[in-house]
Amino acid sequence: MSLAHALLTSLLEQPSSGYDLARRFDKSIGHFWQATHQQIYRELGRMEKAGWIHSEPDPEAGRTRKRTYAVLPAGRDELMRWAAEAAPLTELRDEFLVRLRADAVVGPLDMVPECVRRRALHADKLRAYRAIEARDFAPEAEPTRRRRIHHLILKAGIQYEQGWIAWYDEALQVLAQE
Amino acid sequence: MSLAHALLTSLLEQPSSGYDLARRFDKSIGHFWQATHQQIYRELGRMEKAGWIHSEPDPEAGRTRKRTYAVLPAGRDELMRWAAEAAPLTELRDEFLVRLRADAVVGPLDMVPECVRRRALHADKLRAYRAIEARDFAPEAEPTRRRRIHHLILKAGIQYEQGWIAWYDEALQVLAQE
DNA sequence: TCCGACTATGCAACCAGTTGCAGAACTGTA
DNA sequence: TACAGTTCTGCAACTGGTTGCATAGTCGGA
Repeated sequence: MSLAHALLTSLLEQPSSGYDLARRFDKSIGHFWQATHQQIYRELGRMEKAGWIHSEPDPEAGRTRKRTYAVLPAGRDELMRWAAEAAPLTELRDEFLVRLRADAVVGPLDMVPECVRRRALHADKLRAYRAIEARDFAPEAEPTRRRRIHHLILKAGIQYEQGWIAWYDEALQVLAQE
Repeated sequence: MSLAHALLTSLLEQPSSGYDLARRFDKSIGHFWQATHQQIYRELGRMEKAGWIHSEPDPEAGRTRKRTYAVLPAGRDELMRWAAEAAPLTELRDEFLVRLRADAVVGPLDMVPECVRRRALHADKLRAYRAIEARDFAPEAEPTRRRRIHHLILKAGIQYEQGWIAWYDEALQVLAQE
């Protein structure tokens, strides 16, 4: 049940509507825990039933159905309880590696263009992360605890993308030997 | 539908029973695409219905229900078709990072022991991969195309684990600043 | 000969995530 | 004022993965 807890975290950082949450999510926690808006709405409903959050019509919403969600004490407690739990190790799970292994048996199918494409996508992500880093974690800014942790999390993403870029470079070398 | 194709690959490498497949899977493709035996049996059933594979009672099975599965030409064609397709990028999806971000809001909850534990698990995996590398990809062995690709895939795992180990080392440093 | 461990297969229920679609209000513009 | 595009919410159906359990045969040892 990571999504519920990811949403709790995000709502604690700032109470917001489902839609805003979905968009903000994409730009923060979404970098390492993706969710569609459907999932988010469904989960918000469950969380409200569980008494973790509370919603009311957005005061600035006019006649729209927009609602603002905020975390209740029970939700905060639940988040603390959950965060302290041990999490299962995230294992490598990569469809492209399955395809590459298939290529080793039934190929060669020329995986080079796909490697090039994927390397570029990882490079895009890395660039985006670097931009966030430059903007939000400039060395002269005061490093509060929260900032240090957010930076650390961002570095996980940077490390992940860099690893793949390096690997695709090697893959291209290996696949070129033909 | 990666699992079906992962199984086709594995069955092409060697026809086998569901049970053997499940065990072999754990030691090869399972390193980057996990599946339980339930999933494997269900998928084998579907694949047989689709005409991709064919099964018959294992000749050495005696009175057990053991069946051996082998790939049919249609299955091989399907695998080739699929392997050449573009795959969506595998995004970072890590529950621990969600917990860490929760800790930044409601903490500190002392994530150090969990970091230590996770670092050790990654180190275990890395050691296992290194052992496979030393055993199967010794530099003096003749590097066929298939071997080169299998080695490349293994290196993806090595790179992945190394990346996390380095990151957890940094995380421990950051979390110690308190 | 009984028992526990292991091999081998499978059903049923459940949960999380995905896809496709749609309704309703608001905003800008032709 | 009519329309297109965007914001915001949500239902329904489906797929893939997980969990718990059931069954049935084999093998070795107390």
